Amino acid sequence: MSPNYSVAEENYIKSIYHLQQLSESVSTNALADHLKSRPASITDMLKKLHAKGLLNYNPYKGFRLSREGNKVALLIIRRHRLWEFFLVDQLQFNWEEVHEVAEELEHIRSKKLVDKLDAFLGFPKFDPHGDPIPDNNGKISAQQQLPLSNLPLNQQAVITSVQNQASELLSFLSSQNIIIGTRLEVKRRLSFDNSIEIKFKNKQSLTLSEQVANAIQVNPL
Amino acid sequence: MSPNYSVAEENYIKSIYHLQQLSESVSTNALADHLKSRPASITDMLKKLHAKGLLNYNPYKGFRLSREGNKVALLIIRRHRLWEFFLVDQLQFNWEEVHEVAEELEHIRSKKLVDKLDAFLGFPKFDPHGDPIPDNNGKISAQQQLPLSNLPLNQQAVITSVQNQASELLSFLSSQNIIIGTRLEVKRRLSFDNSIEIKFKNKQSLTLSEQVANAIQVNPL
DNA sequence: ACTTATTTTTAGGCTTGTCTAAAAATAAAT
DNA sequence: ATTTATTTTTAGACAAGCCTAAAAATAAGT
Repeated sequence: MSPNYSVAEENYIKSIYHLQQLSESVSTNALADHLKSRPASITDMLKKLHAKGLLNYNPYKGFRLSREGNKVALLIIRRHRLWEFFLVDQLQFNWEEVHEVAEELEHIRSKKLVDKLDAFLGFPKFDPHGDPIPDNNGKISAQQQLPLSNLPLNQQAVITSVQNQASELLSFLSSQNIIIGTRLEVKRRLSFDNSIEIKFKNKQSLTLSEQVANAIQVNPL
Repeated sequence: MSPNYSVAEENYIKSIYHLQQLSESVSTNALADHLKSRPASITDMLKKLHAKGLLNYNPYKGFRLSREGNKVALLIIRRHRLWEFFLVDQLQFNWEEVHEVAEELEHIRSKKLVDKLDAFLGFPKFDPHGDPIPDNNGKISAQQQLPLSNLPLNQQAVITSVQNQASELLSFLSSQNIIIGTRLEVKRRLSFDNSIEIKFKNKQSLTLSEQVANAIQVNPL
């Protein structure tokens, strides 16, 4: 049984995970910045996480998560992203608003809760920001996501997210039934302004500007 | 703006609320028992809650929540019961399992989250245990709930909960479509065994034993 | 009423997670 | 290569929330 970690520990683990995506090794100062705390506090916690085997840590030389640390991080991220999906998809939150609340919900560790939530939501693969949701083993699906503007012609795809958070765009898109889960394909690409013509499963079609097509992330089927 | 309280403070407030339903004034020992902690710890926290105006407290004489303390308690209980409803109604948890998880979810204070959850669930008035859910002002609806066994003949009512948690009973009931929200009325009461004959809106009818009718809580319409 | 038992509070200590200030290690600069 | 600047760690302190042990207040028993 993997032990339970405190909320503070989980936040450190998650931050380290994100920072180590950007560089080989994470520094004390970078983590202090990210967590809005002081370097001395970071060192304290690093020692604890290292003692618990979650961290590869050489004093003064930087650190990364161990294999176990990574596993823990991915389960936290799984919870975070599933809750974000829930908030947007079921509770009608806007994309900008969900992060803060998901930061709290992610610390509820009940595996049963998370797996049932996952099933309830239909096993979503991407959160509303388009970031992939790890499965219950912490694996991230290899499946790629790309902007609608790059989708090959006549390739069926499903909308996984919209990057741009401007509520004007959001309400426009939802008025056209362009929401997470919508299936469509690109029928034409107009070279003079890079606008695209899309077609829904129900045969309806619509033209979108390059900017809008860039903001919409899709998942080829 | 009412301040935010720590998880520990919220748990104290909630426990005091429940204990003061049972007796005029709450004692240090009773609360220590309820929270599975020691009397000395209780006294410490009582001083804090009293300083924050949440408690009417006379040292050595017992305590109760102040008006403000009561308001806070009811909002915590609202969150707890809404999440319980969500877990059972949406995520298919069994009634026995939900309490523990709801104990964690109840501490997420976002008002927006709670009110949206409430709307999403259809503004339920009772949680799966049959306890009333306070509204967003902390008011508990006066509406009465009673066991199906006591429902007057030909009185329309809606099922709000099932008290008995035996899973055999639960699966029997759900196989007969007797779930939270089901509408029915009692057509006949058989005096020799106190069994009752119920009728659904769709005219189907069914006979239930006294024990089963006792376990089903309903809300007259 | 006065002793005994119970309850509650105080006193002091421990852990977690934070902080500031100072010391030590590493990196940069002349 | 040696001084200077930066980064990281150590040392010591503090708040929240818990604990045990002892003291004080209240309640019960004769």
